[in-house]
Amino acid sequence: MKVTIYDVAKEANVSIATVSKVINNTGRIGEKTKRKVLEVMKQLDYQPNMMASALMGKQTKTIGLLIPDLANPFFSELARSIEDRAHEFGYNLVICSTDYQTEKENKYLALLKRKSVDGFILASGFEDLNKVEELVKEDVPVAIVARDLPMFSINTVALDDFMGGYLAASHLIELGHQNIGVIARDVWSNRERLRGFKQALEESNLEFTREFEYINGISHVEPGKFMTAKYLKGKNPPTAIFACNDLLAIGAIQAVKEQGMRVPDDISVVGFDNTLIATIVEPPLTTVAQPIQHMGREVLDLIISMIKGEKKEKMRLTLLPSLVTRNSTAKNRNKDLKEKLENL
Amino acid sequence: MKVTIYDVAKEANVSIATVSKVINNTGRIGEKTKRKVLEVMKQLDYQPNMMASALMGKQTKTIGLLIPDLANPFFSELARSIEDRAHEFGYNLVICSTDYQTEKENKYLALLKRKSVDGFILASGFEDLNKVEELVKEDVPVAIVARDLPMFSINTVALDDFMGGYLAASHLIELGHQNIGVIARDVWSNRERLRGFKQALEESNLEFTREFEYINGISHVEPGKFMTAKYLKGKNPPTAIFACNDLLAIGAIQAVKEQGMRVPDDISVVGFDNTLIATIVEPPLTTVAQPIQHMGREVLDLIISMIKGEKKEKMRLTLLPSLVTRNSTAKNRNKDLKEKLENL
DNA sequence: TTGAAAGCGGTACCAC
DNA sequence: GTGGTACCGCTTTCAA
Repeated sequence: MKVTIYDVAKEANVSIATVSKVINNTGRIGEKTKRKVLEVMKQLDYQPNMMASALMGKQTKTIGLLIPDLANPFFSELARSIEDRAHEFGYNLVICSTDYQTEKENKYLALLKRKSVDGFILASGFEDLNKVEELVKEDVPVAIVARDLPMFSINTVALDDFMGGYLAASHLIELGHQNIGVIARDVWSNRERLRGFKQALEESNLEFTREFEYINGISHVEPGKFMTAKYLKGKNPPTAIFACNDLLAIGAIQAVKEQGMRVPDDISVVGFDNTLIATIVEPPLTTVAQPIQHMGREVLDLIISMIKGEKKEKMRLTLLPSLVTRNSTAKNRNKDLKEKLENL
Repeated sequence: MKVTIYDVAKEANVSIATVSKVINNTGRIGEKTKRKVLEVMKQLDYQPNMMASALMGKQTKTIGLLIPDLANPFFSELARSIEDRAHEFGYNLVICSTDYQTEKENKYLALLKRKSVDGFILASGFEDLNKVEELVKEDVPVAIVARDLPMFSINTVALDDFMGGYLAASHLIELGHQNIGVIARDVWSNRERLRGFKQALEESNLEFTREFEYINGISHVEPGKFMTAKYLKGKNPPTAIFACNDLLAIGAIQAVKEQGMRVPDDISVVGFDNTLIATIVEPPLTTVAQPIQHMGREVLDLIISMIKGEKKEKMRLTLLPSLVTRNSTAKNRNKDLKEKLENL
C-alpha cells in the first residue's frame, strides 16, 4: 500500500501535524525532530499525495492549456515553450485541443475546473466568451496567449498583429509588388493583420482593391492551396501572396508550382508564424516571426503570478513580430508592372 | 464559494449520501428523490470535485503522457491522436517532454504519481527502466507506445521497425540503389530498422559495407544534414540515403542540395514516420509511414482497459508500417552503377 | 429507500 | 516546539 503521512508519523514517533510542518517547512520544529522526520520520509520513500492537500485548499500545481490543435506546429511549439517554463516552477500542463469548437472549449473548461486546475491558459478560438467571463468572475486565474481580445478585460500575452501585417506588406512593396493576394481565416488577429497590411499599402499610396475573401475551414495547407489557385486563375492575378500562417503559405507555394510557375521568380510568398516548417519548404519561407518561446514564457509567468495572488490588475503584453527574410520573396519581375513603370 | 455536495443535499432536503448515490448512479434511490436531486444539481450548477472523489480511491480521469519532445511533429501528432481518444473516454492528458533525459523522465513520473494519475503512457526514451519497473510492480497502469522494449514485460503498442527498415531498403534496391547511406540515432527501434534494412540487402545478395555511425544528438534536421554531407564528401558516396525519421531526411535533402546535387535525380532519400513535413518538403518525401492515429488510439484503449482492471495479461501489439512513395526517390542513374551494369 | 458516520491523506489552528 | 483535532468534499458500509 502507499505510504501516507501517518506511516511517517508513526515511524518517526511524532504526530502527523509535525510531519506536515516539516514537509511544508512551516511553523517551528526542533532541528532533531526535523532531521528525524526527513530521514524517515526518505527511508520510506514518502510522496505526499497532492490530491489531499489540494482538497485543503492548496494548489494542484497543474495548469489547463486550451489550444485549437496540438498537431499544428505553431501550437505544438507554443505548448512546448509553455510546458518548459511550467516545469521550471513545478507545474504540469493538461493540454486540450479544441478544434476551434466552442462546444469543446466549454466542455474542457468545465472538466478541468472540476479537476481543480490552478489556472487556465487559453490559446483557442473562444468566439464565445461567456464561460471565460464566468471563470474570471469566479476568480479563477485565466490568461490568454497568442490571441488578442481587445474589448475584454483579461490578462493577455499577444502579438502585435497589426505590425505583423504591416511588416509583410512593407517587405513586399519594397520588392516592387503592388498586387498582393491575401489569404486568411476570419478571426480577429487576421483582421488586424489585414489592417496593418492595408496601412502599409496606403502609406505607399497603393490601394488594396483586389478581390478578397476569407477562407473557410481551418488554416492548413489545403485552403492555402485552393485560394491561391483561385487567385492565380482569376482575373488580375497577384504577383505576391501574403498568407496569414505558414501552413497556408505552404499551400500557396504548392499552388504556384502546380500552375507551372515558380516561387519567388514569378510569385513571392510571405507566411506568418515562423514555425519549423518555414525552414523546411522549398524555397525556405520568408515569414513574419512570432516570438513563440518568449510568448510561452510570458504567459506562464503571468498565470503563475495570478495564481500566487500577486498582480491583481489586468494587463496586456504585446510582443512584436519581426520579418524573417528567406527565399520565397524576390523583386517583382511581373510584366504588367514593368510595362507600367516603363510607361511612366 | 463553490457549491458542494452539502449545498445540494440541503437544498434537496436529503443527505449527502443520497446525493452521492444519484451522482454515481449507485445503490437504490426513489425515482422522486432522484429527480429532485438532479433538478437541484442543475439549478445550483453543481460540479462534483474530482479531487475529493479521487481521495476516496476513485479515478482522477487523467493519464500521464511522457514523450521526448512535444515540438517534434511526430510526437505532437501522436499526442494529438492519444488526446482525442482519451477525451472520448472522458480522460485528460498531462503531457511532459523529457528531451530523452532519464532525469526528467524520473522526475515527471514521480510528480505525476503524486498527482494520482490513473496511468502512464510512455513514448519516451527510457533507457533506464528502473522507475518504470517500480511502477509496474506497484500495479500502476503503464503502457509503452512507439517504442519497443523487447525484453521487458509490459504492455506495448509498437511499430514493426524491422519491417520498416526492410520496406525502405527494398524500395531503394528496386530502384537500382546498392550503395545506401543510413542515418540514425542509436536507439532500439533504429537498430531494428537497420536490421530490417540489412535483411533486404542480403536477400538481394547485396552487402552493407558502407562506413556507418550513429548520429549523436537528437533526430533533427541538423544532424541529418551533417551526416549526409559527411557521406557525400567521403569516399564511396552513396546514391541513396535512408534516414530513420523525417526530420533527418529533410536534413539529408538540404545537404544534397547544398552539395549542388539534386533529389532524387542524383541522390534518393527515404524518410521514416510520414509526418506532416514529409508532404511539405521539396521534393515530397518518400517515407515509411507509421500509423500514428492508429497507434494513439490503440495505446489509449490499452491503458484504459488496464485502468479498469480488465486484461491482466501483458501484450504487445505490433502495427505494420507502409511505404508512401513520393518524389524523393527515383531510379539510380549513378555512373558507377551504370558502368557496373554495362560490365556485366 | 435513506441517512449517519467512518474514513481518504493532508492542513492549520489552538492548546499544552 | 509538538500534538490534538476539526475540517476539505466525496464515497461507502451499515443501520434504521
